[in-house]
Amino acid sequence: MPDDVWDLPPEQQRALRRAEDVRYRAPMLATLSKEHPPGAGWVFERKLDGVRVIATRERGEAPRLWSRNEKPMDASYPEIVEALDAHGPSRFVLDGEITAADGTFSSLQARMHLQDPNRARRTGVVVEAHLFDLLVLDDVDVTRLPQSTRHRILDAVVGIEAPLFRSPALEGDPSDLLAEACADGWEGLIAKRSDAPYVVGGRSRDWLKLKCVRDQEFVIGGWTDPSGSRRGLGALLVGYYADGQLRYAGKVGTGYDAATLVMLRDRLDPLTVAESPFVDAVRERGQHWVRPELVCAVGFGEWTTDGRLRHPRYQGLREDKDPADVVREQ
DNA sequence: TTCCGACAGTGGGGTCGCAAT
DNA sequence: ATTGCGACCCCACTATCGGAA
Repeated sequence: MPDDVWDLPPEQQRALRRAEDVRYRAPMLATLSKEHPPGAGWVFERKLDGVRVIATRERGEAPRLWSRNEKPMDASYPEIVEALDAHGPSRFVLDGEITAADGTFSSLQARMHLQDPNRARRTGVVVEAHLFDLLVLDDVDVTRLPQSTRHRILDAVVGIEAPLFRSPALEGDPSDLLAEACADGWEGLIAKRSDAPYVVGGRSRDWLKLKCVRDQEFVIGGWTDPSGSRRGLGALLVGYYADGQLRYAGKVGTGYDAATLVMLRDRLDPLTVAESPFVDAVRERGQHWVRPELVCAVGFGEWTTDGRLRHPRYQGLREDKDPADVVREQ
């Protein structure tokens, strides 16, 4: 380890605390933001599409990996444990994101639940750990240091080589960076205030999530029953036309206020039919079918490999749009 | 007084594991 | 053997309440 890691200005020296242990710590969370932050004093990183990881290591022990909700993940990612064992400091708490090497969440899903390390390796899904923060190093709790200093120390003390990576800081105008990110198919950006401390378990405005959004119109072909305290309907069953056939794109169950749920149900009831309008086999709990005459706008993150919408939310009816014109957009 | 942040509740896709059928 | 369901991972969003501003 470089000698000058702890060569800090006096006010930062005073921010250091003794780290009593290296137990799991709830990760700091980002706040979703519509507006872009000012460029000065902020750094930007790619928003990675994987699983959050808190990596810990007590002196003389093997590194451990923890999920966002304090579940052990060591068995699912033995390559990451080995890499941290070989290239990490003797005692640490690190924050990062585990992704599939191809960057897609669907690849990672093939092994993220596996409890047996050998089986996880045999999936053939190559995984990476992208480290982006440092909470504890040796006997020192560094969470109260400014982020820029934590990043500098992280770079100095962790040997970065595959499968370990550092998310590079991106420079430039936030709007331009985000436009570029979305054009490249990224999920979005995370903006971090350079002088912010690490707030354990906190959702802070010091970290902002800037997401790339997709939206398009879909044809409503049915709905599901509501549950619990909800009234009207649970979710809309939506689709689009391809070669003259209505293809199923999934369920849209959020984005409605209470009045909209009731309004939609009133609009849908007169359209009720017995048979599904979709060419695909659709079996959802509490399903009901309607003539495909209504069109709604849906925001979503991306298409899954199975042709379903990921993270869909309702954005309103589109009265002016002819259902026959609704196709899967590029 | 007004606004914001945290939380509970409802909903999504996908996968695994287990119990009921 | 198949099916249903809950528990995980990733989430979006609304409604509510209490404390900060």
